[in-house]
Amino acid sequence: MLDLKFVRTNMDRIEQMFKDRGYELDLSRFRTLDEKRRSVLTDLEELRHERNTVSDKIAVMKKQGEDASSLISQMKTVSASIKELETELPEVVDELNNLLLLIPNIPHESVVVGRDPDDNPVIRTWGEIRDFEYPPLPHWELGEKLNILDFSRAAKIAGSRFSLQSGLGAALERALINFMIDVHTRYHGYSETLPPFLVNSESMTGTGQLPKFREDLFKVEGWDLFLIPTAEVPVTNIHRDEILSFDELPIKYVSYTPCFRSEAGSYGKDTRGLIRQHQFNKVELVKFSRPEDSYGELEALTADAEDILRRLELPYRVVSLCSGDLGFSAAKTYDLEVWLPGQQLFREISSCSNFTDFQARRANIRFKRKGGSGTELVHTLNGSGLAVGRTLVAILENYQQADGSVAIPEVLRPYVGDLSTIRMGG
RNA sequence: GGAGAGAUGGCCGAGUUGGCUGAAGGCGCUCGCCUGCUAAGUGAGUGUAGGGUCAAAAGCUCUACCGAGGGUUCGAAUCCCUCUCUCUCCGCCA
Repeated sequence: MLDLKFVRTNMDRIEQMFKDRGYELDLSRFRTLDEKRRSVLTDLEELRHERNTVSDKIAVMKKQGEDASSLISQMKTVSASIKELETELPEVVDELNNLLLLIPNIPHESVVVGRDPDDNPVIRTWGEIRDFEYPPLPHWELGEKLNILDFSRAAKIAGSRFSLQSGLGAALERALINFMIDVHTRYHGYSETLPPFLVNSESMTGTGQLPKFREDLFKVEGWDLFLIPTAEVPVTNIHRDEILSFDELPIKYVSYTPCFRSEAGSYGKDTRGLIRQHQFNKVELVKFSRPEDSYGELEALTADAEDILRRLELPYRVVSLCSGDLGFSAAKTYDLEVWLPGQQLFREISSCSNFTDFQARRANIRFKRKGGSGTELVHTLNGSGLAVGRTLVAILENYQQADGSVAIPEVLRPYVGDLSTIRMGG
């Protein structure tokens, strides 16, 4: 959510931003509501002021035994008017707020204006793309041959877009989770946290999933609870409605959670394999930063995510999302895309974003400067470090060998009993 | 699921025969004084948000906020209703 005053005084900039993002929203109602709000508020406050002063007078008169009945009857009409305005004001405020919640974040000046992913500039590329002396297999074929992925049984149990991993397929997933958390806690200074996997609608609103993206979420029937689509939601909401101290910033969390997404509107996309699932595992990095440091923290956070790929020796590139591809709440996003030889393409494996004060305003996460008066909004950031399922995909496809086996990356071996290879029949 | 207790400022904790209580007192914190250092002492200050005034900031001023929402009343932290959360005991359970 943007600041009301900012929107009021920067309508042109907002309109331009809509164009850059390819976003449609009619702001004509905004002005009307904004003015209405202030006029109602002013009237209301004047009436309340009158009520307060006269009520005090009544109290004094009664104490002195004087007759206050004329004042009291006079105040009855004032009270009635107050009540009227008190029902009107929230209606105006709610509508204004709902409008405000539909305005996306302002992209950072470094974000390239563009339409779609094709316009995303590549920032850097790392690692050697391996030459195969045979056509490399996609991970779903490797996984089924090795008996570690079973998509047909997953469909029986839950339906499409679910997976069943067994043996080393399950163990490697677990190894990756532990490996990632270990690297981020030991070498990058993050604190581990294990949050609820279901959250209420207030939390979903705080990070921006609601009200606009309800159809992407799984909701628990009969409860005000949603399955989290990312750890970003519960972890960012850890500090909802809190005032943090200047000294403790930045706060850095790493959190493993499963993620649940309805993938509405993605019918026919990535139907095979582990790429697009209703449920997947992710290790997430979340930061609460001082405003002046947040873009530096974004670079650091991206580097922290990249470090996992480097340690796993998986080739990847970093792209900066253009205005048209940028998420609703983000001011700037780097995507990490890992090379998948089985499909001959770079595939998103992490998305690292600076939300500036956009989420913090919604979620009411503030801090206090040392000598300063008043509070300021923190900046929030997050990024996958990494999507675990997709990392497994990348390992299977990049580490596959001519005989159908898959080598296990050096750094993961301690996590799987020092095994070096996944072979047929275990 | 049954029975009971509670929710006040950064924290603890008064205030419930409705009326200068935005809220006593204590702790903490900030600035100053004092003190070889520390501790102690001492003076002042210390919530958030939204209006108005102002070019803006400061300042001044108004309004709201004592878990949330509603009601009674000229007037509610105080009375009534609903909800949420926390705690204790019993039951159940990984």
